[in-house]
Amino acid sequence: MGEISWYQKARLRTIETLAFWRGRINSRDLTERFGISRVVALGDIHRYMEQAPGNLIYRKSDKAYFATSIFKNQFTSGVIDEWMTLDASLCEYVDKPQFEIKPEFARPLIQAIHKGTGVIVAYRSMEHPDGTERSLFPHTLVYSGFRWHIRAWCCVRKDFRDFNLSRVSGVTALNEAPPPEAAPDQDELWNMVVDIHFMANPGMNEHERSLIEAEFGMVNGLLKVNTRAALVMYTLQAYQVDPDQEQAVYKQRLVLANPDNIAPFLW
Amino acid sequence: MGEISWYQKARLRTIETLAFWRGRINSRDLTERFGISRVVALGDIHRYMEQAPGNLIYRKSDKAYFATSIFKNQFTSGVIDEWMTLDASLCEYVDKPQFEIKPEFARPLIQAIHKGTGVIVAYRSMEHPDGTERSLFPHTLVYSGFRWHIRAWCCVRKDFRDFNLSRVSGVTALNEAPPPEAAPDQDELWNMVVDIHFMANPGMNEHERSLIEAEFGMVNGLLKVNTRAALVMYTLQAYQVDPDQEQAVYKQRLVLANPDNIAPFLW
DNA sequence: AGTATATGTATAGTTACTTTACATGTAAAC
DNA sequence: GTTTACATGTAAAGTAACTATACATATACT
Repeated sequence: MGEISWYQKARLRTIETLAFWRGRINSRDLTERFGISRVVALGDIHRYMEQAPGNLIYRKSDKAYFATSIFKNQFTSGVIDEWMTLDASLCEYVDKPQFEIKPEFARPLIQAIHKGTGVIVAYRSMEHPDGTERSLFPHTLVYSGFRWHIRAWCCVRKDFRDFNLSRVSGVTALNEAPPPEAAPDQDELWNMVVDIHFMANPGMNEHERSLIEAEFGMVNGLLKVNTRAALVMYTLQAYQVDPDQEQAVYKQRLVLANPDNIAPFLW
Repeated sequence: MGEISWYQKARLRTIETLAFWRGRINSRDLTERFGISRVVALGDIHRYMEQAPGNLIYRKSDKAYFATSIFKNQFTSGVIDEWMTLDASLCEYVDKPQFEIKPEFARPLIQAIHKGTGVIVAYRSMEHPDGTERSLFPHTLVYSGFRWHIRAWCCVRKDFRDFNLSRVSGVTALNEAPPPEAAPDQDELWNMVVDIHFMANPGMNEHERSLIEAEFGMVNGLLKVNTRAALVMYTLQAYQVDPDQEQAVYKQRLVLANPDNIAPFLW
């Protein structure tokens, strides 16, 4: 007794998520999802009602449990993504680009990050489209929302840089410890946190601006986002903001409110 | 016996994912992650080796099991996302905009989609920043990679449209069945699938183009993406392609290869 | 040589789950 | 109105899964 096991908790979370977002929950929801028997599924629902009293009520006419108006999340955070992972049938995700990440390249990189050792990487860049070899000391994998990257010390350039994972065409493990200047805590742009301030594009009228401000949850007309200095460019991309502010108003609802603070971290 | 339960399968998937991407797996990985005892964790590893023979090998010197060179995925698809959900510590996600989706609005919408009934929505738009009331028959939730949307029949405009979930400021359930023209299968732009063809921006030189083609896994210089006609605009955004092709070459690596086929679905 | 940390294995005891059965209540179909 | 379908509610017997504990073994590090 006492402790609830991991998988029982997972089921309680599912109950809560379904009840919270869809409003109703059934023993059938659980038997189909988890392959458990009806007895256990019902027991889970009862256990949930015990642990989160007041959240659910049974309506005989609907043969299902319903979320009450005083529902309070107990096992989940109430973010809509939680629901989407459960019920993909009513939801459509727009396709994102799928860069082919080959495990034979990613695996030694991940291992090198784990062990803190170096790698030799065959890498194609815009300057060297045919590829060059570089020895790197990677410390983190980065997903920019678009591409996968590796943040690493580059032994040729003597600097920390981003490498595009889908442009890697070969990896060899070095099993060598990094020189002191390549230690992750020496990566200044990585460890520096920058405050990006967005505001509604002033090219819009007052009403339109207030709409955008409400939509992004701005306070006093500002949306503040913290991000690593090394990732500023990607954060702007994720917010669909062109730092050069060349875009037409209808294409870019947000603009930078503190461009001077951000400028040093653009390239 | 016979069937493996859901949570045991989840553990086997975890073993495979860790072994595949990180290269090594330990009983400790499992006890910490799932709160199971060491005996069971080891049993899981042994069961995995039984079910996926040849994938793992124990190295006494490292006190861990390692992926072999002939590793073949058996329980997972081998997509890097699977690994990221398991080991967030080595990985950094660039922040995405978090639109506040209030459950008190989303819940009745989701319920209406489930039941196939209508809703009255208070909605702010660029044309009406102060908000108007509209009755809708929603059929799907859409995540564009940026915003959450509702695809719905609009009773005022007599048409299927997209509504931005974060611009909804009130929802009332109608409990009414939709008129025949509002049935989801009548949503032509939704049910029509469009073939978007991307190619490397011809403003680049041959070497640069071949780099981009390799990166996106293009075949004969083309990347083909299927998407619902109603979502074409969002797909272009996800691929960071400006349909007007006004962007500088260094900002836009991809361009549309079949703009004439796509043009009817832009707005 | 001692310590820490893994695996390997076995056993007894507990918890969780399945299967089966029967009862009840509601809604929708006939 | 009766039947059918489908849900909950509950109980009991049996099985599977997991825990706790113990002791043995092997390797690496200090």
